[in-house]
Amino acid sequence: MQEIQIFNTLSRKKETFTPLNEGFVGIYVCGPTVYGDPHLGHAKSYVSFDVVVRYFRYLGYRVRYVQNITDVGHLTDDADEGEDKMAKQSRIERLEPMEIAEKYTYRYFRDMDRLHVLRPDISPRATGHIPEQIAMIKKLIDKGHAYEAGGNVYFDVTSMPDYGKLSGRTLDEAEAGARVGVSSDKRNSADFALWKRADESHIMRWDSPWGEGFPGWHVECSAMATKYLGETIDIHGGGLENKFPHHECEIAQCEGAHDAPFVRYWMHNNMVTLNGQKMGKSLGNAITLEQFFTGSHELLSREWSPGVIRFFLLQSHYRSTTDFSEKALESAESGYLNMTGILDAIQGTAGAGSGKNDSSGVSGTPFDLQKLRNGLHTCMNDDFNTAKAIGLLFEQLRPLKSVLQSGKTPSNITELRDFLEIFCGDVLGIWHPGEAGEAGSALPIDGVMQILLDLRQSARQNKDWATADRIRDRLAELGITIEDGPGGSTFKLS
RNA sequence: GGCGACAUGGCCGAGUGGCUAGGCAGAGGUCUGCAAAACCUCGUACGGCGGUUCGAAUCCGCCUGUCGCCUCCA
Repeated sequence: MQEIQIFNTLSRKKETFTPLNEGFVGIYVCGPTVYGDPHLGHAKSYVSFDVVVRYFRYLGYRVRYVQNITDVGHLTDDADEGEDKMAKQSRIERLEPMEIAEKYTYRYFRDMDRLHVLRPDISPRATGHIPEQIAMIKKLIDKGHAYEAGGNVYFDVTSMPDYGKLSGRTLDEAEAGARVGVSSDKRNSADFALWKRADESHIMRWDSPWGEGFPGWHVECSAMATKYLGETIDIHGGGLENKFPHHECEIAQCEGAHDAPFVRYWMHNNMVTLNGQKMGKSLGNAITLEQFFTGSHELLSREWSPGVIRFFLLQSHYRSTTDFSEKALESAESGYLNMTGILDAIQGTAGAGSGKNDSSGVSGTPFDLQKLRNGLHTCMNDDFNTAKAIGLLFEQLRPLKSVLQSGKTPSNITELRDFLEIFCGDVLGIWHPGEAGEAGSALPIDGVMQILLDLRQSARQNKDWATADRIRDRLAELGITIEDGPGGSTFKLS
């Protein structure tokens, strides 16, 4: 088994990963609040953890990947003020709150599917786990970590001596830095809500020992992570901006309730920025994935495919910020097409059958697959360095292009193809051979094109350039590009 | 103000003290009826000032700048 180094945000250093249970990895990642379309920032987070999960599976671990869907209306502003986000959106769209949740859950999965993000094993909904959350709150009250005040329940942060260990904050600082005055119900300004009393206007409400209300934001993750992964889990992931207060509060709740360490390895992905500013829903500068895929945003000059977006994100490390610009996307696209071009060429050569090209001369020189494989493992084992891995793929695979073009075939091309199918397909998720052809499979386009290419070839042999160029130009008008190469002509759909 | 990151060649972006990251763009070349595409070759960069060291982009200190969190947020 490979030794994986993970940067643990709790200890702020890389640590060797050892699972709680041999051969098994339990991972929890904070999922979206479903009141709007997912944007590029969501993609960075979920693509990053997608690769983490895929790599663990590749190494032979059994992984249980849990990612919540937050469908409870949390407040838009301060913990005690502002409007319920779900209710607000439902008013805007004139839909039931649960219609909003269903709609955006559906759209979230649709966009993640397009990005080839594998679905979590469990996607628990917060509203489906109200009893679990109430049970946890009760336990915290019983153990003296929480108190009820006027239908609200708050976590008493002074009951946890190490509160703040993840974010590096102390209670003194939290109190001194508190911007909002102490809420009348709270004993301490740093205390956070576990349960909120619902006033008359609040639509999403549940019965509880403390009256009708709704759960606090942080407790859903604690309750659901515990239910599906146990009191101590291997990995907890999420966006950096959730380190405080969300993850800090999760730790307090779980460790307060269970007296056991909550998370062994905390992983936080960095932000996507736009002109140096964080891309975020509340900042109003987020470009949704749908907008990328359709090109319908004022900052976008055209559409960008999911494959390009994924490749673009994986070209930087998950702990680095990814600065978005169309120029950066454009170079990612060129690189992506270049990479898939190499992979397709390998696939094409290997798929053509080992015997076919033998007469033209198999070089016989095998590709150094071991070197590539080991190199990629080294990259990935070092805190999932996908950027370095992609660099290595370019470096090692590029010389193969000229070899293949010269008609030679490394003796182990089939093994190489098989490995790349697994590594670039199953692990990185950036190559899906065969997928592109599905759309036009109803028509025998390849056969029709071959007829045209043959006709054009005869024209060229007769030096009838007018006819040859006419075929090429007319096809170009239809979005079909003809490219003449030494081994004949090929076509591409644009 | 507190806590925490980051500053790399035209752009994006890795980087474990000494050995070319990589990609994009650009330049030259090969091929080609033309075009396009392919392929080959080419860039010695690490915010500033000190320090440690035989040697620092990489370690330490200071400075400058940018960003994140401290309120919902991937």
